[in-house]
Amino acid sequence: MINGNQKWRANLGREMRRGFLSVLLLWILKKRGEPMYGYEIIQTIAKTTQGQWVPKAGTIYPILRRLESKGFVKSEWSSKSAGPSRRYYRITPEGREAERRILLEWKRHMSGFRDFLHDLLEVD
Amino acid sequence: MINGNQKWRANLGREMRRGFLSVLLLWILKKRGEPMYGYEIIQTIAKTTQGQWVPKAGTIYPILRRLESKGFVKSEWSSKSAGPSRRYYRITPEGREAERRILLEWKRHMSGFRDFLHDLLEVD
DNA sequence: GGGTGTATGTAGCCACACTACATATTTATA
DNA sequence: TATAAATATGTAGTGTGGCTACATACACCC
Repeated sequence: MINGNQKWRANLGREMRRGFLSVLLLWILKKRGEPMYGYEIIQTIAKTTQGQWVPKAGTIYPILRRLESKGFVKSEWSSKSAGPSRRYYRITPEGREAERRILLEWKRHMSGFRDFLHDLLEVD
Repeated sequence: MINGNQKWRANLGREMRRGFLSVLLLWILKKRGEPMYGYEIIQTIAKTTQGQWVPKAGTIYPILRRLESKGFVKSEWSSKSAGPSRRYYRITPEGREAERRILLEWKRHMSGFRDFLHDLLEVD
């Protein structure tokens, strides 16, 4: 039972990141303003959360592919720099529009649960 | 393609609510302080969001069952009131603890993305 | 040659929000 | 007294996406 709870907790944490992560990637690309490659995004999240959250490669790359298949990002190979070649992703106008709409929808749905959202924001 | 985007957008909205909804139910039960039944929870969410979000029965009841199977809520039938009998759910100490830990984990993972979270909070 | 860091990728699993439908009871209305 | 509407709960099946586990390849250092 204790084991079960821990398993569920871990899963719930995962579930809470679902959807959020895709939108967060769009948001990160939008904010950065210039193309980023997958590994760079992983490092960015790791650094931003001070190592609290280090997404796995197997999590990030599929998301980027999905975003691209929807036309929300576009990628380009680049081997200018040293090391393995990188695939740079940049957000498209459709991606910006999608991100905006998704956040709006989420806000609409969550409007009224300000206390709950505050619990999610407040520093411990 | 346009159709595809709209479909995806709808799904992403759904995905963003994933996990959140389960935790939100725990939060609602915690805040209310007394047992609530499924239909009441649906109405509460509808009212709180001013009709912007009216969860379907098929969404809420399975969640409550899952929460109960994990020991986070406990239910009791009651036919005291008029109308069809109701199943009242109340949060357990394990449920409170789980909710607390999940929110903490989420905050840890999201720490550093304050700007993003602010975008999620700000009034339009 | 072996180890580490950089960089990308895929097959398969699992959980959960949602659709679509079914059922039963009570109350209001014609 | 039918019958429609509101109340109340439920379940089978679908789609999706985060994640695990693994594989590949290049550059550099020892």
